[in-house]
Amino acid sequence: MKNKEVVEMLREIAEYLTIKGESRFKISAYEKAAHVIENLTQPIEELDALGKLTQLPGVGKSIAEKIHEYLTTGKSSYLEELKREIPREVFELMEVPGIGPKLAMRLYTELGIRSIDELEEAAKQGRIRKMKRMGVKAEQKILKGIQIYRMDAGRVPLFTIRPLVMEMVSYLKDKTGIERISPAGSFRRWREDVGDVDILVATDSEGQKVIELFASAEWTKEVLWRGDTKCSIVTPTGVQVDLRVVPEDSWGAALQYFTGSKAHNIRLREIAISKGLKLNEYGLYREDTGQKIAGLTEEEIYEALGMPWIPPELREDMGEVQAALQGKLPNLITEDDIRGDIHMHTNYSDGADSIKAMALKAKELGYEWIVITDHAIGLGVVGGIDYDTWKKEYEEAKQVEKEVGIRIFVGIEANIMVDGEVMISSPDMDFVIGSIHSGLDGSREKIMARYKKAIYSGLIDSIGHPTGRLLGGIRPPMDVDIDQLLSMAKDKGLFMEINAYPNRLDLNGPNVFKAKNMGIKLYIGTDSHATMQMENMIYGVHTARRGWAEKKDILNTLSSDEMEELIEKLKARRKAISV
DNA sequence: GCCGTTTTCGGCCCGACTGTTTTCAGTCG
Repeated sequence: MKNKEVVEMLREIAEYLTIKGESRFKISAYEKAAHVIENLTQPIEELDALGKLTQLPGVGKSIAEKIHEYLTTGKSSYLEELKREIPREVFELMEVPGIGPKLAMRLYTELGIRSIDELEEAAKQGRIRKMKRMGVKAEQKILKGIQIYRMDAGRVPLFTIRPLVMEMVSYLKDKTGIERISPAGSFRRWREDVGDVDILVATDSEGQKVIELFASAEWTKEVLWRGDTKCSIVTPTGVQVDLRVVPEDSWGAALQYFTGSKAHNIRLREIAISKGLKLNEYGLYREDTGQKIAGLTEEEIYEALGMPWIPPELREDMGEVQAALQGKLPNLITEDDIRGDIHMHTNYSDGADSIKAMALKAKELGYEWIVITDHAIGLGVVGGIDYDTWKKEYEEAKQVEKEVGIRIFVGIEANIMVDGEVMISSPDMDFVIGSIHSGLDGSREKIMARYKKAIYSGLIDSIGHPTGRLLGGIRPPMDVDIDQLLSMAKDKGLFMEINAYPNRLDLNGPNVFKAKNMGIKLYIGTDSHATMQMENMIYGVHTARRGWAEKKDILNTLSSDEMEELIEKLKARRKAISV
């Protein structure tokens, strides 16, 4: 499946066209086509072979030809030509806030600037102010931009910034009494990583006060920009946070607008136009009279556009607008639906806490049951357990079950070894997660061969953290053919894990979406190694929501009796295999 | 470059800010 490569090619073309100063409509045509193919579940090669590329929305004759050429020759002559025409260094200059395609190209050709260091030097020497339509202020703006660029932490995993942002919101609410304060942007959509964070405040009279509080708080390492309605700061970890003050009667429109995504917003505005309306961040207006018909809440905006409110996690232009218009939005799983946690470790292997501590925490969280899955042998460093130790753990769990009054199932997290062997599994065990913990950098063929052998052995019930990735640039995902993996899981009736450990989130939203659409059942596992980590369930729930998962798709919503029934079936299935 | 149940041409999502300008292009979100 070469969808990803094609998407990258189209995006690259769009980037080069931007620098070339091509019509923005032509550029967005490439971006739109890329977006459509990105969300395609079918291999693009199949469509091409059938000559059906132009049936995709946003793909016409010209783009179809370029895709066809790429699929048959492995490259695009159009892109190659663009690359010859425009130097790669220009992209680096565009990384500086305030420098767009036009200026970057001019700096490259008129001053011969090849890097951000050279740009800084030129600005300091006063060479930039000598260019046409540039002045001293523009030069200083560039120097400021370079400073911001160097401070920028880039996209960071959501969990690294979420606690601080929530603290900001509650602090500002407490100090001002304003109710309508909320994060927006990709943060509110629960994207796994975020760039800048936007916080919105609705107030007609206290804007100055809020901005003062925000700018002078402890979390502010530096104020980048401060005005009447906007203030940008950088946190000690280098994340930019923008506070925006909006009029009270525009709260809903502003929240909708700044939550995005951009593609989702464009979709909504197209619908507004088709109804003779106009949507912007201040409200929804009649095109003819200019009369405002909605804006106070997000709900009334969506309603006026003829659809129910769409949860932020879905706003990625993955078909949610059409689903909403047809009344077919999924009824997304919520935290309240969660009745148990699967995948957790105790001090039997590498966890910090006892079975009892974990059980008590589960009870505090309002759960009916938990599935403990300590590491099995075959995992050197963490001291996995063998069958006899597992048996002991099982006995202890039965004791704790009575003491604490919560159903405790005891499974195992079995290693899928480099040769695909499963270490270890038994029909006695309540739930067997198969996970890869070693040889993560193997080739796609090797990884898939391991998965295949493990899945078809009949010894495992699920796949744990299927790609093995760690967010924040710590570890890339294994080279997994996710479609093939899901097909095998579907074939053998395995469950797929949504690992809720906040730097895993694995499966991620898009892959949950794929699994759900294939009819595969999933579960959320916190992979907790201490009681506190059981609170990470929230990350798993929102990852599931980003994949359109409903209550019925997720095992954690089963009652303890239903879970027990399922587990008996799984044990019987494993027993039948091992005889 | 794509698209069409008023259209095969002329539209295409919207608005703010900035700096260098006599009317707007470039950048950003």
